Amino acid sequence: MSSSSSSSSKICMNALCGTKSSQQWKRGWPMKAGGFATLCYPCGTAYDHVTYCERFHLNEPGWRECEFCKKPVHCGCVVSKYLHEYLDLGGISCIKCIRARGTHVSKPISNYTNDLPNGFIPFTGTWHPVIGSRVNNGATVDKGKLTQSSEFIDKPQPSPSTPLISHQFKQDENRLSSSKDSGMMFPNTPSLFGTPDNIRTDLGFKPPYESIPKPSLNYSLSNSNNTLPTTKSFVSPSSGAGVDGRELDKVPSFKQGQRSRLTFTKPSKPGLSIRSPSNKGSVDDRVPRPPVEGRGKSQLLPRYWPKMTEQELLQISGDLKSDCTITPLFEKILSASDAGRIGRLVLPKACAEAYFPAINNSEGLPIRIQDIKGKEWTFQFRFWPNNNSRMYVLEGVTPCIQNMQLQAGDTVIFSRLNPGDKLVIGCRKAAVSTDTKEGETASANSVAGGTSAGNGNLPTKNVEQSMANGVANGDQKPLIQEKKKSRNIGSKNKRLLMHNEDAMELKVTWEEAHELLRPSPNSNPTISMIEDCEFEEYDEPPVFGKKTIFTMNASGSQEQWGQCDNCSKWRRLPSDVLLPPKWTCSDNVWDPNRCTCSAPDEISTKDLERILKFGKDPKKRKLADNGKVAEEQVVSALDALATAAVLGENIGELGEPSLGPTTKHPRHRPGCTCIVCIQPPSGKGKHKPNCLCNVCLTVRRRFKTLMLRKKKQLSDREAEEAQKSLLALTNGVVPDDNLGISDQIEVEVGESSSKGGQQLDLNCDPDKEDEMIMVNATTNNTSQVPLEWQTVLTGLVPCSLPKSTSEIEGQTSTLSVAPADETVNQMDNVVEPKMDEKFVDDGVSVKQSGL
DNA sequence: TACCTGCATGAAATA
DNA sequence: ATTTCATGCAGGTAA
Repeated sequence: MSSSSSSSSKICMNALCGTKSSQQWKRGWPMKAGGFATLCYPCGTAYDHVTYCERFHLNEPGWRECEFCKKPVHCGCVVSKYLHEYLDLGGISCIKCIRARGTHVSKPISNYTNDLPNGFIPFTGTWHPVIGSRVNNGATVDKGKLTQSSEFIDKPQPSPSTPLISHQFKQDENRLSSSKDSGMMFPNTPSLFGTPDNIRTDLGFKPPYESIPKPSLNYSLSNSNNTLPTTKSFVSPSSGAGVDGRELDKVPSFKQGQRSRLTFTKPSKPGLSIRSPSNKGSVDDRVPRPPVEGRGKSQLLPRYWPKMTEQELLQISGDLKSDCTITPLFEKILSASDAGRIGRLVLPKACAEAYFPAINNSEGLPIRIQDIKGKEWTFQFRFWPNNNSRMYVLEGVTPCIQNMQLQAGDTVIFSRLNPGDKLVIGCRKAAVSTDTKEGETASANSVAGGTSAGNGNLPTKNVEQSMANGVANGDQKPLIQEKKKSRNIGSKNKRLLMHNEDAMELKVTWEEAHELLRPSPNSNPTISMIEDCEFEEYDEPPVFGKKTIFTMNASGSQEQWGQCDNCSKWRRLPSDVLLPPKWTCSDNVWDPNRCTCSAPDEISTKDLERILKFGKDPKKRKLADNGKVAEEQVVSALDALATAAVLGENIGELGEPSLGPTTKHPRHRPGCTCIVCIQPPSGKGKHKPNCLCNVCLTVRRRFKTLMLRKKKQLSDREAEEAQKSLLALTNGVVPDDNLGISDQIEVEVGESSSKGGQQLDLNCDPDKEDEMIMVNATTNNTSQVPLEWQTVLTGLVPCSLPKSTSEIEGQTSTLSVAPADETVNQMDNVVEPKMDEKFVDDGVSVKQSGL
């Protein structure tokens, strides 16, 4: 339980108290909305000591009788939630009886642990606040030490707020602060490196830090007298004092100010941890346990809390001397760096400052750490200055890591062994599982240069070692959860290595990716105009869909074709459906006759080839010869476009399956009502090819004029004129007839040259998508056009297929053909293209005048 | 050339 | 916004 200084803004959440002032605030029960109830010191202490209900709910309903000990147990409040169990056969049992009888509660342990607040430690053994003392479960040991009592919670306890406690508490606080100032090591915990034994006493009074119930658990390795399945003695985080009501007055409350605020002092639930032997070391056991209090101010993050199962502790106890206590301090999943040959293990700062000796110079100190086989290793504990902070490392860990056969992803566990205050390093192998997350671990392991031996696949030797070091089978679930939380393995995927072939797999071109992108089906685009280009903005990110092909049938309506992943047959689909990435004939709910792979093809091979020809991989198109072929394709596409516009021919009728407009701009789908799609057609799409509306007639007329002029110019232009044009273009001025006398084209390449009208670099690679040309007419209307388009329009040799504006800018632009500076409606009044026209194809706009 | 050392960087986590 | 920490990397040193 955490506490803080008195604050006027707080109010005790005990309804019967409600005080707004307290010398110290304590944390109470977990609340549904998160966080914990705030209690004043007396109420909080009562809560800590499990006397809350006796003190405040005595006259309230909800008291029942334990089926076993017949003692009254409160059942009707949030405080008592964890202090009783409902029995399978009815009735309730206090946790003491459950524990004493070894009765497994009806509710699965895992469920209970899930119910518990994060980090809440199920009590599994003897409450024992004294580190380093041997405690047998159920037995009372040294005077002044808290042990499990048979009268546990049988009797309501008086308030623990005695002067002695307060005094001692003060003492402790003062000592702590002074220790901190002096750089004293481990002021509130027995030092790992030689806590003077002379300050210990077996009498009732102990040095403050020893009298304080440690927030973590102690694992008494004595097990001879245990009557319960577990052999460990855990000291609950701060709740030890409260569990044994008899000793409450003698034990000061836990040093609140130094507690990690993430540790919990709520009395744990002894019954929860009582489990059958079969449950030992199960997944449910691996509950993060807040470690003992370190000296540092830093809060220990839960990911560093030791997550040792009793089984693991049993194993450790088997390897170590039986008459000792091991206290898990923290653990860390090894990163690739940690497990690498460099031999440096980065220590979490909070852990290093809490459990390792204070160091003032970066050279640090040599530290001896014993592995669980008793072998002693010497590491250099040091730090590096880092961002006005420190980065703590253990150097020279490679031999130890190798000895334990650890790899990235495995976990090292630092514990304290008493007596002797020795540091112990244990380990836990990473589990091998099959879910996605494990790929990360696997990757991490391969980054580390080895294979990870999971629990399930460990060779016998490894299994033995793992078990000896605290590995329990079946802990995949916690490990996975841990990995989700942890960031040292897998989370830094930016640095994950990738095999070359994997990288090649991911080498998807922009075009390929773009063709697969679909707008989120639930989002409507917002259209905005930027530089005469219309952009669709979606609130939701695009989704990937299966690549399909659009054609136009004889009636001029669009059709969509999708290929089955199983039989590779093409199936006709409604034009407005979006296929998932994986799609088979069985998913063809639109055509009952072709909803199985055995159904014949609907389309002939010849037609299929045509479809594939038009819908072929844009990468292949791009990789194709960008010389003549590209030129021919460009001209052909232009001609086809003009032809379609002028003649209103139905391409489908001519046997040439048309690529619907959506093949160029997949974000526009048939039926789309965005401002782009409702604009006049570009010859294919929105309006039928034989549409006779004014808009379509105007467009056809314009294209007819355009193409006729263009053909005429191309044929009339002499080769030397072309050369002249080329030269002029090189100088940045193009005396192009198409542009009129006063028109000039400023050719700019690249972003950096946008200001100065820099000359066109004719060596620029047209395939470089980041190179673009700004065609600037004197009208100050600026459009962007790729180099190859520019060359086409100026009569130069086209370099390659036209690129879409999206290709250039990564944006989508309009598909439509519309006069610049005119709305759709205004188009109807346009008779001749005397003004600037916006010639659009594939999202590329070129403003020209005098055509 | 390989390895070591110490610091810098920046993504991710946390406050 | 700040802190943590995994890892890159430059410079130094040893082989």
